[in-house]
Amino acid sequence: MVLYYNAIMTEFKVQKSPYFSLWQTLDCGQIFRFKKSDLGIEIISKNHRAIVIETESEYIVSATDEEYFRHFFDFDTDYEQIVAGLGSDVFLGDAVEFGKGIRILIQDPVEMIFSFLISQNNHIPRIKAIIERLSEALGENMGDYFAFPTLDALSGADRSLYDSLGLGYRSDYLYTVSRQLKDFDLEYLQTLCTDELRQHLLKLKGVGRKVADCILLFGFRKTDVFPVDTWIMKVYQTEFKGVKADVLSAFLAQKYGFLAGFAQQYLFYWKRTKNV
DNA sequence: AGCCAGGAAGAAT
DNA sequence: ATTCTTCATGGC
Repeated sequence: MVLYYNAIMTEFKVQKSPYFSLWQTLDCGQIFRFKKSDLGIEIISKNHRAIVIETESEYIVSATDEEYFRHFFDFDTDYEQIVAGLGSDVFLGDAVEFGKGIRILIQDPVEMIFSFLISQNNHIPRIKAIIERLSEALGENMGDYFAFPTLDALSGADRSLYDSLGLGYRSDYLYTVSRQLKDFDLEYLQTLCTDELRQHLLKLKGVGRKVADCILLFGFRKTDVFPVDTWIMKVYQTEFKGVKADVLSAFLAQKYGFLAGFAQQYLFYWKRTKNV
């Protein structure tokens, strides 16, 4: 018999502010492993889990790894300054004000690569379900939850495992990338600039401009990218009629510089929430 | 029944 | 180098 123990959780509190809304942060498309439960809001990242309880004035965070989640929530970045920097933009205006509680989380590169491979041409609820199945199949059993699989576990699984997850044609992408990544030096990749790193990511099967930019932004903290997906295309379809997604992405990244990733999140959240 | 989804690969031009 | 077609799955 195998005995599991529940990981020890330490607790810390975070004051609410106009520049940190947990729900906006979770619901703007950058993370898939979160859910409401009777315990609170459960968030799983890599092999860690946090349970957040919201009160009137603060968030109470119970985490398996306090340092990990303090970093994860990006408390060192001044979002008031980011909001101020983008709020004067005529086009973004309302979206920034609407979503100014959004933060861009610090997440794991490998988890982002596989998560956004799964995301392509897929529905968000299905993406979340598939990631859970992948974690249950290959991730470490942490007692109350399953860690996201390590690269070793991912590259050790055979094709039939991936075929059993309901990935459709993406099964080959995940299987192939799990092998390709064994030749990637993540430490080295961390040192590259955005354009150089994107060139490496584009070698991965199933990774095109949009998925690469999501990996760059959410996994490598490259905020000078502007992922253009179907929602962003809808936003700009009148202003840039006929312009292709990759061209629009390059233009918007150039326009907003290191605020591009934030601008994209405000717009995505605004469009997907209000759908105007 | 047909359309669509946080797109990208491979073929055709 | 650019456009067109196809891709597996499941919810609606």
